[in-house]
Amino acid sequence: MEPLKTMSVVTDSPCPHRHNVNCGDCRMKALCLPLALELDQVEQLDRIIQRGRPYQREEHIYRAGDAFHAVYAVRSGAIKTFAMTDQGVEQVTGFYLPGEIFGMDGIAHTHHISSALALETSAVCEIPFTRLEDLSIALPSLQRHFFQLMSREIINDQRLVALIGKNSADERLATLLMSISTRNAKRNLSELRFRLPMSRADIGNYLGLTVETVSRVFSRFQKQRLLKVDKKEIEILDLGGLQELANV
Amino acid sequence: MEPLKTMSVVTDSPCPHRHNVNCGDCRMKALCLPLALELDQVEQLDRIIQRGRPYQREEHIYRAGDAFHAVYAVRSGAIKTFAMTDQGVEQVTGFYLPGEIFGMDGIAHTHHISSALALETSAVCEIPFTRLEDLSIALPSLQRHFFQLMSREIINDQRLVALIGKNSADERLATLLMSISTRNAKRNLSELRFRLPMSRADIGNYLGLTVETVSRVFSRFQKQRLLKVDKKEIEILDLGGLQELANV
DNA sequence: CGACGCGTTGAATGTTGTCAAACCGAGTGG
DNA sequence: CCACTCGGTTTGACAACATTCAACGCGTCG
Repeated sequence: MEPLKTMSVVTDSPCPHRHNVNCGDCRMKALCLPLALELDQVEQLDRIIQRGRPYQREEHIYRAGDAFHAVYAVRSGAIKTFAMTDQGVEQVTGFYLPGEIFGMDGIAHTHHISSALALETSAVCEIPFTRLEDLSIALPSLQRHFFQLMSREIINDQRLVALIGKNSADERLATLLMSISTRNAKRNLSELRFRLPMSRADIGNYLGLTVETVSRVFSRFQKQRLLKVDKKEIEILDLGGLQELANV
Repeated sequence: MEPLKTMSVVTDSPCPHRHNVNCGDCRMKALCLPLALELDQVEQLDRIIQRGRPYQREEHIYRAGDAFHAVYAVRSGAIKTFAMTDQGVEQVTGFYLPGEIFGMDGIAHTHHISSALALETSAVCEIPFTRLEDLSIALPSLQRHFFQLMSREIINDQRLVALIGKNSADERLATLLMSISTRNAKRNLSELRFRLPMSRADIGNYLGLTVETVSRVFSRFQKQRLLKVDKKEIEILDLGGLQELANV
């Protein structure tokens, strides 16, 4: 009876984007901010978090120039963040999957210097930053965890610099695919079959390549039987081969 | 008499690398961690900071694999941070000048994943991280300031990604030179004449270019009368021209 | 149906990397 | 004092990978 009840709770979950989920129930709690917290502390965190209706594809979470007042956690869907260089060229700075935090680059200023938009229908938790700061003083483990999250963001960016600065187009794309694959695995999704939420242009922009090159590399990977590609649907046929190309 | 005394205090400063300087007297206090703090708070910060003898050229401040226990502030000299990719290739992740904080990528883990070494004789303030965390709880403005510092590091890395991913060798080097120039200006040093503390190889590594390309671009800039280059001594002849090439 | 966005493919071009050689200054030792 | 080496830098010739420009295919939506 008990297991049945649990089952039903899991299976009749009506929609992955529903907004009446608190941190304690969220399927991403093991990856996200609550990770470092005790049960009662999660409740305190939960009280400051704001959850609105889901964002539709192409909808902005924030835009460069908006006043900064929160960081965000992805609950479902996928988010891309990007900045404009002074010459008006877009630079994609990241892709964020459920359980991941974005918007930390806004902390340094009073206004956002980059933008964030939903690549598909996405639910997002808004974490008002001044309240997070206050709570971090009450909960040292939250402070520590947030320092670590920001540090991890720095490490990720540095790895991206190395990837773009030192690796070929093949290696760059293989690394991105491996990244998405392993991040999917952590979310109990298939690491071998998934749908890319972003366009070829976004991928190229992120990796410092042109759309044409991205397209060619996908074709090459297919010829080499590393992948099966159908538009945005990806099937990894040779995980080892891809891993060998990627910078782990 | 009063001005004379002040003069003498400034001029007989025996050595820029001396280690018996507290934050309140440090010439970098307006750029560094104390920036956000009141006078008595600076004293509290000062008490947790450790200052050893200066590091010599090529000496490591920490190595990848060392236990992480502190972040660092440059007091004098210049520091380069770098990581090894799994293939054993060095990746330079940053150059740090007086008043700047480095080592924040270590916060995410118990051990450093990158290394830091002195490019020239350098004095460094060591800030034990657990004590900084404790103090951040007592001094909310310190917590805020440190969050902002980390955010700024993220922004810098993202800008580097954009630079390497989207710009030519000329633009990359021009941007680095402009960065050093403006950072020098903030330290009341000449923005038009300075000595690069790092080798051509370091520059190339950092910018995702080969040594040969870096060298060629320096030559090209000289032919175009943008720079006068004598080994590591740089004189900017056409600041506007350089700025135009750089991504501001 | 035609227009449009997105992705793919081809051919030509070019910037940067690779390989090789030479230079230069500093330091060393005969 | 000079010859020597050594690391860092510069320069040249060539090749390669990615970009650019162009065309085309495909699906969607008006």
